Amino acid sequence: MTTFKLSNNAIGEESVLQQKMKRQKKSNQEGIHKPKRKRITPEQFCLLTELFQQTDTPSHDSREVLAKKLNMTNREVQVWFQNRRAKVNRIRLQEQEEQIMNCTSDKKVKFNYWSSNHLPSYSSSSSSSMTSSPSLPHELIFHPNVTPIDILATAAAYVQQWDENELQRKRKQQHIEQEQPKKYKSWRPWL
Amino acid sequence: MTTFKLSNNAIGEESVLQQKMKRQKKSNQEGIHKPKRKRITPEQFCLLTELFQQTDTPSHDSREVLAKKLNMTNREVQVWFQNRRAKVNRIRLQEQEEQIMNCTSDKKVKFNYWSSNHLPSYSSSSSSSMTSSPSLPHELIFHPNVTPIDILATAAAYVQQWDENELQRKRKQQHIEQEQPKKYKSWRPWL
DNA sequence: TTTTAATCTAATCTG
DNA sequence: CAGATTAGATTAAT
Repeated sequence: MTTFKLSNNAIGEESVLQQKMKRQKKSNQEGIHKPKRKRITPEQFCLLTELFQQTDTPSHDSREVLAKKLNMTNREVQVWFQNRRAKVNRIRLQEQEEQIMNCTSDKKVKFNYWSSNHLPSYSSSSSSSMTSSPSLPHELIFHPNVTPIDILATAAAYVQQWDENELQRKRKQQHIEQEQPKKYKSWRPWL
Repeated sequence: MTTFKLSNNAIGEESVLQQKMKRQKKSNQEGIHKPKRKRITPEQFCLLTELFQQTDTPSHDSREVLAKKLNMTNREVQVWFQNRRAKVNRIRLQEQEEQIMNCTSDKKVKFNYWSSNHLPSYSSSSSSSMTSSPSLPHELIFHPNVTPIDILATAAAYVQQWDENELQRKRKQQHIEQEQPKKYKSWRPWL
């Protein structure tokens, strides 16, 4: 906060210290496990989201099954669903407000996470698109029924194709320059 | 921060006010565009990461090409690469520290974002796995050369399969119960 | 549901 | 550009 320099001085150092304590606890201290705030993995997110599509309030048993599958506690799954419902409601309310705001004129196209030009406009949930064509769609007509499966499949197809193109390009280059060092190559590229 | 209640009182309110101001500016005020802190989209992340695999310090021209493709400014791409390099170095140093810490005994298996049981153990970058088999691999042998393409493709395949299974299960159920309300169905499922 | 606070990261600053 | 820092946004947990 730029407005309160005092707090920056007083608290900034404190928080830095705390961070360092956290790091050290994480790495070396005895088994006082306090790994506060676990973050869910993409896999967990994937399945949780899928279930959320079907029901925003899964039964205790449903949660139990998923929890076991994802190596989470039932409670964690429950909390995740609570937070997700809250988020959905929050965003929905916000959008309603915005719609009221610019209902008269000002029909701006809303920004959309997937609105750029690398996703297809198909809307059915499963199959297709991975096995069909090696050519990439480049125009997206946004459709609210596009599911995470579509998103993931398309992203995978795109990146895969992109990767192959790059590979071919690089093969051609390798005839010219024989070696390149390439730092970080293959070192946790997904981070 | 729990340790400095004073700062919480003094600054917390301030920041809350600021947040509200931001919200309002976003929606209704005149074109004083201050949408600070754009977040990159998954697409952008995908391509940026791909390029990062090849080189962590792309040339100005490389950045320019990618920036145009991703609808970003050259500067934004540059900053992204700077921050990514910093992150990579940060994590690398941290891991080195941890290795030093528990080098003697204590050979704990390190937690790994993708270590759960839904990813295959193949390591080549492109092709395969999407087109080959409808059966899902359930054991992951972590390999540092597994690329984002692998991750994405596998995730897509998994979720897709999972979705189809659920669909079949639901079809069977529908013979029993004819209708279910299902709130949130198809409403921004990817959020 | 609302709030708290931990985490992540876009952006800025310094050398 | 690297490294440190700031501050905006998200979200696990209460």
